[in-house]
Amino acid sequence: MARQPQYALIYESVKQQIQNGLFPKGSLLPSENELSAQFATTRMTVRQALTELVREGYIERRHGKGSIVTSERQSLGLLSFHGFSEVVGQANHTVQTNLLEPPTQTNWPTDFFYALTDAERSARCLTLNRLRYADELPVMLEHTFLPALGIETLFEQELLDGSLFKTLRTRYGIDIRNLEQTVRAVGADAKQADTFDCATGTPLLAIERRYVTNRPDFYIYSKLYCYTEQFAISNIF
Amino acid sequence: MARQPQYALIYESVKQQIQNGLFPKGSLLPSENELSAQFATTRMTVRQALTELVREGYIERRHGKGSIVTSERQSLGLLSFHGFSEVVGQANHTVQTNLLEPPTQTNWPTDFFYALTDAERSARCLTLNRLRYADELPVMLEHTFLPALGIETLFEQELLDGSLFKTLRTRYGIDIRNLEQTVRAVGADAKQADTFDCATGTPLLAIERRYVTNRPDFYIYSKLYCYTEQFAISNIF
DNA sequence: GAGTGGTCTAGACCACCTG
DNA sequence: AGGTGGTCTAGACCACTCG
Repeated sequence: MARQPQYALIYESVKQQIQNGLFPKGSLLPSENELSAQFATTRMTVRQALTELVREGYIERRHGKGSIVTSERQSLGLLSFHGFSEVVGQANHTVQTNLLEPPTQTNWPTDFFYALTDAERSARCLTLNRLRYADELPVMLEHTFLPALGIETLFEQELLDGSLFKTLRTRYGIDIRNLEQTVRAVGADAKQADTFDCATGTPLLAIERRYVTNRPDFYIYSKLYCYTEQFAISNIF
Repeated sequence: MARQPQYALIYESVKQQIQNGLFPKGSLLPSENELSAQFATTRMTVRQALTELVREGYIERRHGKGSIVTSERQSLGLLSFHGFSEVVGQANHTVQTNLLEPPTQTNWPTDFFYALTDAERSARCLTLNRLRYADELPVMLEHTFLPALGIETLFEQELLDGSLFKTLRTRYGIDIRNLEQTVRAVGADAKQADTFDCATGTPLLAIERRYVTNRPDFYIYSKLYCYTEQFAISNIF
């Protein structure tokens, strides 16, 4: 289900090669013409993939020169992050995600952060509460909400590779197309302070997201709290 | 200087029409074929402009249907924002920017947040300290740093429309291509608390940015502090 | 001068949505 | 069935960089 377009394959392929160190930071990618030949396609298609890599901060393009690898960022969910120690260097961090509780089907919170459509409101709400770690330190609390519309069986099997988005794409053909988000700074409440092992009132990054998918009127909602004392969030996407 | 490519003109034109209410929220944009005809160009060029509008959160595209206007966002520098009251509605806010002090030429701060190249470090540093208001409330403190490389006369005249980026484009042909940023939550220090009229330690959004320009090795740096009690930041770009 | 990315053209076929 | 956006082709000319 959900055949991937060619530019997405090129994007994934080049991204992998960057992350695996085949194209280290500072090096040049093959030229657009070379990539077109390699993937047996045209420059426009290759450019679609490269444009996405620029947007995500992996490469920088130089007119007349080439595409320069600028970072081998790591991803934390759909966020990338880095430690403060490595403003220059590129340490490798371990990333881990734990489920705080089994995924459940509940009703929508009454004071939900986004205005829902009637269809969404009348459906049940699948929720996923996860805690993400960087270098064994808890850094991100993620509450995800999905309307139980056409994905009722989502939690009957394990998530593929622990990834919600990969599961949605593979099993239901749902692709993430875009996201809208709102960002604020808030003080940690007692429970969050306990989770991150910090004082109550410690500043946290609070992000509310709505993911737009290829399925009309099907959105995914997420509320994130990030503890940014040790790790900052990069290029929010 | 710095002729604008056609897709940028289309982007600006459509954006203006959205912001002026010609295409209200929820309405459909003219189809890609119509826009191609209007601007006497091809669909690919129109799509380049529309893709940017999607990325900035103005429109959403629906396969087989059209491009739907999703918001008429307002901009706060290069950020957009909205108040909490209007999760649904689209109030219009007044936006204003004040210079905190005359622009100056100084040395780079010793503990600068980004690793500078030798060329940058050896140049003087142009700084701009601004405070932005939404509905008369101070919401964003912005410290901008530019290497005095080829733009030594930048501050000898007033900024065009008070906009740094517009001035750079018009007078020096410098265009912003991309940006890298790091986001954290911090507690307000005494001076910031005074600026925003809040308690010391109030959570603030702290953003460090590096703008990539069309001029090789010429970057612009910015450090932002956002008071998000009343206004949140949307779709950070 | 050769190669690169930036922009643009004029088509094509497809999947999707609506009447 | 006709229109829409999604993807892709096979070129083109330009401005830029580098040797």
